[in-house]
Amino acid sequence: MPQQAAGARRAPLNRERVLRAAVALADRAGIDALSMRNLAQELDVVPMALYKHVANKEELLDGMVDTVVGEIEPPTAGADWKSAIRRRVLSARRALLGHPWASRVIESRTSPTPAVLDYLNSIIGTFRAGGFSVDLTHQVMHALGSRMWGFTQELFPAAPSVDPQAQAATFAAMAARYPHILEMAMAGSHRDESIVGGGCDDQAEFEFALDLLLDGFERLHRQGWTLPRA
Amino acid sequence: MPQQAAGARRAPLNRERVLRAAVALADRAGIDALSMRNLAQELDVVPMALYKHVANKEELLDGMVDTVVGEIEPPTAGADWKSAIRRRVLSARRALLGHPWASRVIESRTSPTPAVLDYLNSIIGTFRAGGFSVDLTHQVMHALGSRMWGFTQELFPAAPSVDPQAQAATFAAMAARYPHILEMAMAGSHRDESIVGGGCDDQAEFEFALDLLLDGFERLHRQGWTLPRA
DNA sequence: ACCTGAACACCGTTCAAGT
DNA sequence: ACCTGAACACCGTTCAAGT
Repeated sequence: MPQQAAGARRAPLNRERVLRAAVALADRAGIDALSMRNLAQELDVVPMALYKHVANKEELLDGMVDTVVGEIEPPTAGADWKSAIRRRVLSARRALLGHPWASRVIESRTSPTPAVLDYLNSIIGTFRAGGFSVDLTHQVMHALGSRMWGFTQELFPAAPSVDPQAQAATFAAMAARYPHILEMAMAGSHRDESIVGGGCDDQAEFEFALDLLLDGFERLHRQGWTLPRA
Repeated sequence: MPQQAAGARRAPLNRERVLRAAVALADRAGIDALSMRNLAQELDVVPMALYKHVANKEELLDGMVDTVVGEIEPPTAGADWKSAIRRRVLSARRALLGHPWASRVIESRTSPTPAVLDYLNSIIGTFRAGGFSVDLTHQVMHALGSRMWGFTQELFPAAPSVDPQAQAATFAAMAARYPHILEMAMAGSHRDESIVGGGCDDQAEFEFALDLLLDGFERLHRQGWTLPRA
């Protein structure tokens, strides 16, 4: 019912209001619930009204990404490259943690948006300012990969939500067939949230991998790494 | 037109034929073109016929993942952990390279399939057999992340396909606003395929990051790494 | 046992029209 | 300038029926 009550004027739509509503809807109901039609309903408007402010759904998603990426803290001046990158990446992580859909959507975009390019440009600039060669910067940017956005792929997909009764049977079956997975899952978490993957200390794990990479970068940089057979 | 020509009996459908056709269709036309309806048409059958062999689209995608993951070489016996993992990951990479949709679909699955669990289990087992503690194995599995499947996230989304004329203008605008990106893109490839991202030597870059990680793992393992404040 | 046809409840998006 | 209504060409999936 996009019809408003007679006389109740609603605020006029604009791009920002559309994007904010889209982010809020995706945050609350998940990215799958974000259809142009649902979003329109949320804004008390007919679906086609959105197309005046956003060319199509792709552009809507791009705008949502820019909204989230815009929340990443600007670079800190006067820090060495390593702590500058570390801070920045952890800030990206905080920005994205509030929007569970964001990592997936960032990866699915087919052309980079301005905010994304700004972020990439400034990360690259930080390595260059730290004395990294262009070639090494290129390599480490790829090595960083999506971790640059502060997230790691889920190792195990979300744990299957089975009822507690079936869980025991699943558990036994898994133990027989996937003993290593079980062992790791058992040791990893003493919060017994799920058989696989649940209960990990994500933040610590993220930082483990991030620091492993940063330390590796530092080592190569100090050793004067160059492109093999350049 | 699912109707077959009179008298021309077609091979009866079965799960494997459905999965093979789905993989072929996604390979050829892209994952977006893989709808139950298109797939049915490909198999010269009415859409609902598929549902006898596959519970729903999710299960179809799971089956496709298993098909690709099943192409990964089995573990090599008698190698040290490092070269065993390296071989395996590069084999995964070869398996996935033939199916451009596979990395995205693997990441999007919400519950792990048997072939995926087998692969995870055997990778974990390789670290354990190499003497890694359960905790360190856990950390390094997360650090490996999606690189375990032989792929890295695209750093830059696919280059926007603009006509050559507009390319020059884009180029100049990018140089002004994103100088670091430009510098890196120029140096990275002397094949001038696109402004950002194109022309990278993906295989070399993948191995750079993989070896950086493996070397880091080895160092921590040798140093007797343990969970901080366990 | 396997396949079909029609229908349901959705999508994104175009076009021509309203105010 | 901004919003609407109806329509188009798609989705995945259910149900009841055919052979």
